[in-house]
Amino acid sequence: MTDFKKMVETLEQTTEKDRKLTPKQEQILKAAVEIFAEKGYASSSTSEIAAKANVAEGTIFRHYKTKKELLISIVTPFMTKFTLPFFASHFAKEVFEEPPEGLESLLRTLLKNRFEFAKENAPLLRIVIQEMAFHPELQENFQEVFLEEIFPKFEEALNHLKEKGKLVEMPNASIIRMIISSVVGFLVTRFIIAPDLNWEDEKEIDYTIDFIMHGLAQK
Amino acid sequence: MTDFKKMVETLEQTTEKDRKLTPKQEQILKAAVEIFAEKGYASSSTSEIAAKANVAEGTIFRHYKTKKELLISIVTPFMTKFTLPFFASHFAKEVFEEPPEGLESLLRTLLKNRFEFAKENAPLLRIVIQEMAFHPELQENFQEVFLEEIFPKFEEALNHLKEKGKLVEMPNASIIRMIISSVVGFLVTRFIIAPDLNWEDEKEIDYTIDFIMHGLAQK
DNA sequence: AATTAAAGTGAGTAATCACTCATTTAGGAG
DNA sequence: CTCCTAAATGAGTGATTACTCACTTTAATT
Repeated sequence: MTDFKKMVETLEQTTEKDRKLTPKQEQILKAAVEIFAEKGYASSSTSEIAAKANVAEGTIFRHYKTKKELLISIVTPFMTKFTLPFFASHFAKEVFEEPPEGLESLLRTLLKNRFEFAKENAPLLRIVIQEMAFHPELQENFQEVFLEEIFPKFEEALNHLKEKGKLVEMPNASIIRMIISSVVGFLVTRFIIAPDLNWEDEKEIDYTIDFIMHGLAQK
Repeated sequence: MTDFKKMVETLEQTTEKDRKLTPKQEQILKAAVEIFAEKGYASSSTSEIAAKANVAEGTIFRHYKTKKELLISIVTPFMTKFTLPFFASHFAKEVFEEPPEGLESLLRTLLKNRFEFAKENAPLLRIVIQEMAFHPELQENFQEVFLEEIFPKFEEALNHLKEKGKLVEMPNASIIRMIISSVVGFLVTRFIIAPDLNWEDEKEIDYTIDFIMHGLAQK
């Protein structure tokens, strides 16, 4: 039971310069997200999207020149929003101001944060993961966001923690890989592989953070 | 630079009861693996596969009734082979016979093992990960293998380690999720997301194992 | 009410798709 | 060589595809 209305609103807000979307355009986005998530981009037909959106097929191509442009205008705002916490200037504040257990509070904030976001946008998460491999445009967008924002911010925090002797001796890239593997592994298992299990989310989040913290603690 | 010849041999060995493949059939499998991995199943055409295999399109359908049957006959032997270590009766031997650091040696064996296998079969790994989401047949096969073999074997080993007081108090399912997230996160990063980086494989394997071990150690 | 531009329509199109089948080729047994 | 069967072929087929375009509807402004 996903709240597609919320997701579409999310997309709207991010369309550059708050350009208004017509009602039909909203219907198209909603339908496209559902169908792309379920069958994958390549196996989704514009005719099916139009039918589900209660719209003529031509209407889709009024607003999006190609099917791929429709995909991109769905995925890239989501990717940007998903990485938004890293853009926030106060991102690594906890680490610097609260040295004793800075990494833990950082991780907790981040994970709870992104967990809620993934929960509200599970189909979009699915689309990103499924389609990333096939669309160079998406890969470029991801690389940009990751290499220029996420990685440097992460590294800054890690270096600070290392100076304090709080962290294992391990290359930053490896540490970041461990953290992201654990977090993404959780989100993917939770929302894509086994969303129907009876998850105790609070506990699983705690376990995940404990695992990461002990895995990275100075010995 | 992937050794497709080796991969095709792997597939051959696993086709039930070592039924012989004709040379053309080998060419078809090789071409299909390459193209499926690159463009994804849905965007791959049988005509393109036939062309790359230097074979008439009809020849494909002599051997495989449908395009999907071709996919399945490529993927399922790989999945079976990938999980083979868990079938081996001596799998968890280290844990029981060598209690002090049983988990570590188990992990090391397993990871090095699967690392080499993934290295030799990177395109197949790619296909599995990419297509799993869209094909219920593959999901069923995976569930079967995972729930009936991997998970129980894992659990048996974990319970034993818990009795010895070597492990955190955490549900087995969560522990297994952490381990698999870390291992798969590594393999996917190494062979799919960033295969062209200058990887120091031995070191990364050690880091990964250290991370898991400390993350799961009794506090 | 008249005007106008944007939004919406749906029949039409060329390309491509997975798959079929009548026919030909290849290769081993006698 | 003669059979014979399995392997291989490739032109053909109907269905589906993303996308176009001449046209109609809508809605805001004068």
